[in-house]
Amino acid sequence: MSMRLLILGLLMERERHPYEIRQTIKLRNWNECFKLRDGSLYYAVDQLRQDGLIEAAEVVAVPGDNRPDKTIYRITESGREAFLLLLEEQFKMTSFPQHPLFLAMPFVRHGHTDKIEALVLKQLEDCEMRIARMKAILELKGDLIPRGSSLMIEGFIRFGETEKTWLEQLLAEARSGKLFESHQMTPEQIEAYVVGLKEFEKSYPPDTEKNDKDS
Amino acid sequence: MSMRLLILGLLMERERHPYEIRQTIKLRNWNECFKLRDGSLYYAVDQLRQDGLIEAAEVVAVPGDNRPDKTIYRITESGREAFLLLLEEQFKMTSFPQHPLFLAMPFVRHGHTDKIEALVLKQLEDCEMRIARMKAILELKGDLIPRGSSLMIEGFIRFGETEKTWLEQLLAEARSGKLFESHQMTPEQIEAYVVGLKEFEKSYPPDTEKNDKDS
DNA sequence: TGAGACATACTCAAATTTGAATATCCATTG
DNA sequence: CAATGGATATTCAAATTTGAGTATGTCTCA
Repeated sequence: MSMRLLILGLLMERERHPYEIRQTIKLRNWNECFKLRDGSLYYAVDQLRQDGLIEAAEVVAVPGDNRPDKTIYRITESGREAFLLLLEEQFKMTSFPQHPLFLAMPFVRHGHTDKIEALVLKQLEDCEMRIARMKAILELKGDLIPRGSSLMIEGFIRFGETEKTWLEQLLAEARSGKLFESHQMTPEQIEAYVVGLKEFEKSYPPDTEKNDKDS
Repeated sequence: MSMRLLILGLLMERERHPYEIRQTIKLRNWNECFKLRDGSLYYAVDQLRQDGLIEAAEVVAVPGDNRPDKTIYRITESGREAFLLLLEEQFKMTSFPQHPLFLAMPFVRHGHTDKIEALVLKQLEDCEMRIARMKAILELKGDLIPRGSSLMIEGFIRFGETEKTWLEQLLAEARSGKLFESHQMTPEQIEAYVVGLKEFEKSYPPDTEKNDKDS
């Protein structure tokens, strides 16, 4: 999965040991743009080594230090090839918009109105924080990092701002109560709807199914 | 995880058997807004049953049909409580913008320019398709479905449009070559950057870590 | 000076997801 | 009429992720 690309990508720059990869990810604030756990990192490193895509370049043991030895890895020639493939795979992934609240929306009408309203407000505040933080990061290092990286941050900010306006609308409708109106379709409506759907599927065929390898 | 919320949410409406849940998800086009696999569905149903949040209401065997019996499930009282909790959990999830290309951006400079350009173009086309499709869906049933559901689709479209403009910029910079410019920081820049980061962390503290339970 | 927090550097079992496979029935089409 | 493809309805092993735990060193603040 994507952890592999990340590791290989960092090893394209230079040799590193796993914990250093972890640190680099944090230092560059990537952990705020895609989620990554330690466990997956070490697991993926192990897989990559088994697959011969990376190899131990050196094992460093600090004398008088009982902590585990650090194994420094370098990318191999087949690793470089795999990297290019993974990069393309990543570009091929279907990327429809995802937001955890999407999943909640169809059921929100079953929830407690006050609670939901408060939670949406919280989301909105968090969202504003994230935007401010990323704008500061962009300001700080936008010109120093590769263009791809700054484009990533710009994308993050743009999506964040879209999220913000959406959450504002959500909040407004939670407050007005519109969000919680319950709502029953008449059998005729259901009928019309099903017929309409059939027509619709013809003119807007769904995505070609087997799209997203990898996550 | 979120599959649980989805199942409980649908069983809040009425009893269903697993495959019917799957069908409903497709019929309502939810599968285009969040990714879900059959395997996870059956697994989650099993967990929910073990946890006593749902129970078998009826087992239907079609006579003269050797296909597996359908077990129809209903939500239990503790299931309803769990549903409300899960709904709130979902609202508490931190939801930073995610896009598969974010992960690729920092490494895009190592890729083949022509290949990347073609893939970005493909992404853009897919994105436009998705938007058109969702607009058609909204048109078709926007007024017939609960407000939460149509807000979800509206959100999907808005995010899609943001994605579109971002991809357009990406494409332009891939074509101009700006995206691939390589780029070395001077040691002084690195120094300044690290110092700047420290300052920055003080004024914009990162998210409170233990944020997203559940996925 | 000692207690607690934070950083280093992982490890591992358990939970979950994935992808493919299974098996049957029904409809179409050459 | 046989083959092909799709819908029904699930199962399962293997891959992966998660979350918590481990163990040591270092800094800091009272």
